[in-house]
Amino acid sequence: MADKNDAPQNTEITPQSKNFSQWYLDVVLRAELADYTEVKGCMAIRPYGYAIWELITQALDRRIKATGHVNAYFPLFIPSSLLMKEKEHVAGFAPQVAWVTKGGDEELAEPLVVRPTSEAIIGTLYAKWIKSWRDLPVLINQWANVVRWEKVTRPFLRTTEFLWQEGHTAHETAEEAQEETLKILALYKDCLETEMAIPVIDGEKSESEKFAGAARTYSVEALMGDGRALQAGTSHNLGQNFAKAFGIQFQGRDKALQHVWTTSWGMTTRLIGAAIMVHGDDNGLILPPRIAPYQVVIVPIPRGNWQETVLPKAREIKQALEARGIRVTLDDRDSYSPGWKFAEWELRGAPVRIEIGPKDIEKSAVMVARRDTRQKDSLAMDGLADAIAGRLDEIQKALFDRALKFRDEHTTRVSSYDEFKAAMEGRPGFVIAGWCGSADCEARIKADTQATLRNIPFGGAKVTGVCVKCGQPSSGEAWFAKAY
RNA sequence: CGGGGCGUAGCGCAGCCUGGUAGCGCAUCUGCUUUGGGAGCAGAGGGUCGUCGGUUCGAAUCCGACCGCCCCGACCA
Repeated sequence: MADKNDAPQNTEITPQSKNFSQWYLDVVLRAELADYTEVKGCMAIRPYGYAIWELITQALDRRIKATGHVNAYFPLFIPSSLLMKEKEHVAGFAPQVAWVTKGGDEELAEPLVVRPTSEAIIGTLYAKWIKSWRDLPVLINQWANVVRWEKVTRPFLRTTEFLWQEGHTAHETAEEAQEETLKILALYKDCLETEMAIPVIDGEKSESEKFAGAARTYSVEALMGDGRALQAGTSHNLGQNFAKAFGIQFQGRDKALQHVWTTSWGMTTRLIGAAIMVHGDDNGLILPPRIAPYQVVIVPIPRGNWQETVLPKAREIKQALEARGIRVTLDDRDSYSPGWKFAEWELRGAPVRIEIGPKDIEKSAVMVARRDTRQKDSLAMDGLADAIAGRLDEIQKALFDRALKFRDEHTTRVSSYDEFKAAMEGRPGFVIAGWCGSADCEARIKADTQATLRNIPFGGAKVTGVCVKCGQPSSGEAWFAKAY
């Protein structure tokens, strides 16, 4: 492989080091992932961005179904009285709901809210559907849009309307519900790491960060390229809170009438933002092959009568790669120069680019460039599909390894509050510290450093230490970071 | 919601101070020549200057209000 990288830098995109937020927006808009609309916080997801979402949803949906869940659909509107039934739930979501108060010209007798999440409406139906322990478990997932009225919005990361899946399950016992909650969290972790090449920390949320109405909330947390953390997925054990609020009862094996135990869990279009910020560089997007709409882009080099010589060969390669199950596009537009296409497809994050011109055809080879390293080398036409497939796997792995290395290099374990503050002021990232479990210490840390408690990882050290803030004994370690 | 910045062609900007024919680059369209890292020449199209109001003979320009977007902070997936 060529070891010099003299490809020029893209000049249309703000460098990450200059302004990471602007870099992110430049990439989203210029790579045509999304666009702003007339309504604040409501973005249009453009075909290229939506293709990424479709690949993510397919990977996730496959896993959700493989664990015995089925898909269904519930309404967009929820009577306001239903949302009110769970006290903590409504308190948590009230500031964020959009209201519908009129139908045509007529004032509605009871205002409707646009779902910010569907626990209320689904809980109401589960109360109708569940009578006996034989009806359990109920394992339903929904793919839907939801609306949360946000003050500050950013494409993909925080939008007023967003797309997600929300799983809602009901179980006979507390143990089963807990098992389900953790099973889904593991499923999320696998999906993020395997499909999106994003390493995540899985763990439990603190009391103050948990979902409104949940008994326990778990999350998977990822570290973005600017050193800030992003919650990539959450799984909630709702205990019997919603079952009691919505009257979801069943008659048990012991003949006694009792409340079910429920869970809910979700991942959103925010994942696209995560992929951008974990993998991208100053030349634009870098897509992990498994979620890349086009894993390979073929750029023919127009020379002489290239339409008769180069183009047929390029089409042949495209077919061979497709037959091998690779998503590939042939950029045969005559109105753009090869150099322009190179820059364009790097900006759009295509993992592999194949260049083919007269010189390659003479040698019965092609030039192959990979997006992550921007290195080019010549590969023989013979056995190309297998070689490309292998290279895509390499890239998928290299992206994960690079992200993991970055996270490790930006994670600091501290033993004193001064160290904590110093770590937060310096290079941002995760800070691991002992924590006593009090919301007060958590709040003070946030006030002092802007860092929030991301979660208490399962894999964390269980050693008995002391709280980094108050010095009281701590039973384990928590991960903190400035977060999106 | 607080602090700061910006709204002029699809995008990036100049013009505003000192009121008087709305400009530049990129992109787009046509034609020809090109094409191995964002091609060249020639021609063309495209803007109620964010919105509303005020001052004025006359407002992109001066004044006021509002709206939107971005950045930095408090709440959230």
